[in-house]
Amino acid sequence: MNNYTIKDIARIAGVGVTTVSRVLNNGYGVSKETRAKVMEVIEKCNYIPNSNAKHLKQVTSQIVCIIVKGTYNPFFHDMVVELQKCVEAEGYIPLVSYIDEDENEIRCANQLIKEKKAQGIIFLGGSAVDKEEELHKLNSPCVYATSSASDCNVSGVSSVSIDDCLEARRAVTYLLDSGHKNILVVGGAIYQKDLMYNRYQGVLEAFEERGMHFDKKNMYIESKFSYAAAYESMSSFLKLNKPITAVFAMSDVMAIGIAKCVIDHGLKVPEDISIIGFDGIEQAWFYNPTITTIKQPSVEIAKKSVALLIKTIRDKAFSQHLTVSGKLLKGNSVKVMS
Amino acid sequence: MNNYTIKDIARIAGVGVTTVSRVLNNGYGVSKETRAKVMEVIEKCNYIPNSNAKHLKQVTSQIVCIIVKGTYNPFFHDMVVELQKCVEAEGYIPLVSYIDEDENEIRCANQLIKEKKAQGIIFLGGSAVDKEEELHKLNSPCVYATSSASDCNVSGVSSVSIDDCLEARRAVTYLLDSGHKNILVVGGAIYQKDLMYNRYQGVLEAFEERGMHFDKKNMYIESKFSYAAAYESMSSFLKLNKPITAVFAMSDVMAIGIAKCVIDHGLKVPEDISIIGFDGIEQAWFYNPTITTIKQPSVEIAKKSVALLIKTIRDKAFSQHLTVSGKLLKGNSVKVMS
DNA sequence: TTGTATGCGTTATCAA
DNA sequence: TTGATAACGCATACAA
Repeated sequence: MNNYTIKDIARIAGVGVTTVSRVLNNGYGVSKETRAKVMEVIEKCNYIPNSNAKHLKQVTSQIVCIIVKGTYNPFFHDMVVELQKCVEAEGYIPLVSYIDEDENEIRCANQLIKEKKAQGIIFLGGSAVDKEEELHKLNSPCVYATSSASDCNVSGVSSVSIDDCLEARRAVTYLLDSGHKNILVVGGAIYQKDLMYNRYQGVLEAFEERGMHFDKKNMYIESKFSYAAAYESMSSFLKLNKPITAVFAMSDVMAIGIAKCVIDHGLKVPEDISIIGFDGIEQAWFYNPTITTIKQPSVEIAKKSVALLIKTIRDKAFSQHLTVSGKLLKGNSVKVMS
Repeated sequence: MNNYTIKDIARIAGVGVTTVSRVLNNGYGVSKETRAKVMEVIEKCNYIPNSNAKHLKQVTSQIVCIIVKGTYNPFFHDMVVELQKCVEAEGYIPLVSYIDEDENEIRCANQLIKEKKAQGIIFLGGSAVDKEEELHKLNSPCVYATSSASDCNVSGVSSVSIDDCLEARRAVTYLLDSGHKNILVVGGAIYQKDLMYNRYQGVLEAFEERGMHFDKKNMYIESKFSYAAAYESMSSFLKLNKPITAVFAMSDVMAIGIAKCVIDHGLKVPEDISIIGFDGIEQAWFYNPTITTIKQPSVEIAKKSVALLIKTIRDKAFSQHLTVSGKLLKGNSVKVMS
């Protein structure tokens, strides 16, 4: 394919390289005729500017990066779609980067800021816990979407999230209200101050509120966030023959894996075992039965995240932590006992 | 955060920039002591090379790009995971690029080859039909994974795919063998020589083989590839009250949307309406009931695609088009009548 | 084994 | 409104 450079275009169009650059970047100060002439050559040659050179030299851009941690999370997919829309609506260019679970998102952000001259970062997945120093060094506008950074007191760093503790409590309370007492909880590994930790606290609170005790040893199982892992965890649990009537899964993906496992064991959802999930992804809605879940308001989180980021881009010292409300989405996976 | 350049590192370590460059690129010709000293400074400064500058200057790389067309396709997700593994196993660095449905993948490939000095491209989604000229101009090793490019006679361009016609025929034949006669087919828009076109041909063949006629006008409905779109299409169809006992959906995502729709209408899968899907994604396997489907051998396709690409990188004129076999994965969504 | 100098393709500065 | 030229940070040819 062609390998035209800006110099070639300039030569062919009979103008200077600066003029071509101006045309490309919608810069002003180019006459209509010159612009038309240059555009024609660009089209004809099918010229594509080299973004390496562009970003190497460029000192600013209109780029906002969305860094997604965890290669496959259906909930994040919904979020990415919404975030892109919002970023574009603000006149910025969204740049989505998917990184592995074990990569350092702040390091990645730093690189994108230096190399692409990104004006701000939105983190999806990943946590601001114990990262004050790194974030301080980053010294750039960033927003944690769907996870709270309120404990992280760094200027320029904001967050928009649900109250994980409250929402998990909402889920478990709904099960308790529906007459369930033997409730299994399936979640991820619990680290201090972690998102999973908060959801777990919500479980405890829901029980305590009723003067009941949650038996973590027997009724909490840890699983990875995949259909297959949740299926396996549930399968092992069922072999123990412990009497349960309901499961709270800390993600919808887990909820679906668990539902399938229950069904494969000849039990019925929700007649024998009720299931409530978390996140509110499309797959849960289309599952059979529809999975009752706590919906995170993805559109609202996306809108507010971008709004905060824009504010921070304008005022580097800005910082705000918003909590939005989740919603119990009733499906058909929870049996209400009378 | 730091903004060290290679010059800073060289200065601090008391060596020349070339030496630092050598250390960074695992180049030989650096003494152990010098290397250790340089590495220490790099670590201490947390230095990250600027990839713009790197790629701008670099004339070659070990990068293989995977260009994924269509932002959300669970089947492609499985493929990407496998492809990445294979590329890494060959000692190359996989670089995944997600592009929109309406973007030009060859233009994107061209850019990545120029800017990242990518040695080869794997296309996922997108088609080689009527793109001989563009691919010829691209003049680089590329492989179409999951869609055939056998009609596209360009050296350096290979492909690995199933025989869409044959596999669709396999699906419909299975329905016919199971005693179904009134079969609804749900697929995408059909263009000449397209993947959907081939699957549609398979449908026709399956019917013809039995001396039957497929009534496209009444029994083919077009839908987008999403749960919601398939649900809606099916919902409209059900209102017509046409007698059907089975549905062949040209993707698993569609199959799930259709299944949910059927269930929501108070009908049972497979007792009232049987459903067979296509692709073999995890979600179909975990659905209730498990969706019977035609599984594309993603691991095999990934392995062979990468193998072909490596061959082409070594011999630019190489070109081969492989057809792999799909497999009927029996779930519980098809009723077998006796 | 090591260092110096050049240029990759672009944007930014400055002068015309 | 235009163009010549100097960076941007790095890899590479070549010299030492």
